[in-house]
Amino acid sequence: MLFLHSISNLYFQSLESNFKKKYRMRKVRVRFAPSPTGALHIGGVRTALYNYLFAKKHGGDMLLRIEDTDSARFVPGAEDYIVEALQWLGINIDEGVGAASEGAFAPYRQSERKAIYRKYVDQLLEAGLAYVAFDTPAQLDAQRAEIANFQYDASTRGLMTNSLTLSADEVNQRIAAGEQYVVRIKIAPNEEIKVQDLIRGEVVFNSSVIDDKVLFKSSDELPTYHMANVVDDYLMQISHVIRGEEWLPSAPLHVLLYKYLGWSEVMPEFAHLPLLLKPDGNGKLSKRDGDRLGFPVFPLNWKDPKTGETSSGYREAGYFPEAVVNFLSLLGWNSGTEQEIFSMQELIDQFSLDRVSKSGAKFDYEKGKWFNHKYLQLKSDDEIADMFQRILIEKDIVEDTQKLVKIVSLVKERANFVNELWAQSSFFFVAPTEYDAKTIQKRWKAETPAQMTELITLLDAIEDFSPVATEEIVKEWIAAKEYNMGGIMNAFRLSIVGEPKGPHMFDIIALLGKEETIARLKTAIENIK
RNA sequence: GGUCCAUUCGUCUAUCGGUUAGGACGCCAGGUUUUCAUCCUGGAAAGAGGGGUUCGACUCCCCUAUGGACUACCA
Repeated sequence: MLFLHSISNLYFQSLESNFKKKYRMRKVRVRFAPSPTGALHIGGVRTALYNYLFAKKHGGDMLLRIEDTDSARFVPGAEDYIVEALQWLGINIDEGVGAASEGAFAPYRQSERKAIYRKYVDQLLEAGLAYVAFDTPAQLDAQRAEIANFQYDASTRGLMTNSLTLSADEVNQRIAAGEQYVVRIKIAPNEEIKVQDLIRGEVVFNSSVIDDKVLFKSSDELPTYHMANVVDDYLMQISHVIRGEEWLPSAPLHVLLYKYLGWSEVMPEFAHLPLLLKPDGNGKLSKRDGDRLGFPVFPLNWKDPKTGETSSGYREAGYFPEAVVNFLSLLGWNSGTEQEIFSMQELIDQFSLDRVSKSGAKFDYEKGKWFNHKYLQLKSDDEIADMFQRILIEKDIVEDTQKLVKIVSLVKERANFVNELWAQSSFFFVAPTEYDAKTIQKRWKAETPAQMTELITLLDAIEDFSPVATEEIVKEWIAAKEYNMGGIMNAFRLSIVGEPKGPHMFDIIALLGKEETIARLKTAIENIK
């Protein structure tokens, strides 16, 4: 506790110059605000992770808010998917959708906050900082076609159909008649807008390059993202907005909105995260890249309710959530040490926005596999045996738990995933039905059957079938007969396993037992050649 | 096209003016092993280009190049 306290003090001190005294003690409150338009992309997962790490590092709150202001793009099931994915990854929500108790600022779905926004839209309208526009999509398209680089702004709004060009009466009439309209922000041209970014420093924009963005649409009585986002962040007392770099171009609009709404003093701090890029070439990582290169880009499997299309997820691909978190945490952030393996708590302790890199990170799937391998080795044999058990049940294989734990201990280091364990250990459960042709050619000589027959007699006489005992006896026999060690052992392995792979031979036969070992040797002698 | 952001090994990155430019993944070689894998050891591998500033630039500034994001009544 004391430790945490001193950390957060340190953090606040570093920003002291940017804060007024009262402002300095503001509690850290961050939000992850996805739109429920489908499965949560892995880049979004990383954004959620960084928000979470930052919040927990500073003893703050992590909120989940659903930005469903686009009724047309709503996809059923997406919200549940997001909640389930975060839960699986261990990204705990303190407040909002999916939290144990929703929280003081409910509701947390923007569609349910409809009534709230209108007030602020009106405030802007009354202050002359926004206006009503009636231009239809077709008219806008026509303008875009006619005027190169058309932008709805100070230079063009006088040409359009809006409350700036129409009389107040006519505007009221049109609205009363049920004509659809939007409310646009009225941006004053040629002003400098400075965005302070915690990762990139100060970024300056000229207001002339920002268009009069739609803030509100009468069609569904809902604000657009920009408006809803700013209003909600304000009302929910968000202290830091940590989001993807794709939002950087609209950050000045948000800064302006805080200003127009009179909230500059409590505007959150911004941090725009670098993008997750596709592994080959450039560009944002997309679902298509996953399909094309054969790796998941979603945390969980997802079936699109509209298209019926399914996408694979990390969970179902056999990843441990800890491995995914660890892997993702290092795509755009590093601790400054040479540590690679981090528990969630270690990430929380060490995370810092000023160690987030500025440039995009290409998604390296191979490294992801390595992380899972590491975590697999870190798990206890009992735990893995339990997971492996489920795979065996599907194959109708029943195995003694003690024996299974032993098998796991022998093969787990050779696997990246629990689901690879079967390929590494199937011979423990099922006798080989065929034998690797290359190995036969190389290791199964004319004299081999006779030697294997001798081996059967030898093993049959052994009382103690432990690895130590069998190894000693078999090696003595090989030495006494002056057989070639490699020749015997490889033929032995071929007979028992069917392939030139697997752990120590004597460990294998100890688990198989004398009877099964001898049976397999007999089968091999009969069938090979 | 416009605006903004970015640029160190193939990839993720360290370096916050002075280092033999470090680590990890992957790759290659060697070792361990009765096999395969693991593991261990070693190796190849980087400051986009050009100007400045400075005693000294990967590091600071400018230009160029390249890449990316954004540019909807989507988020």
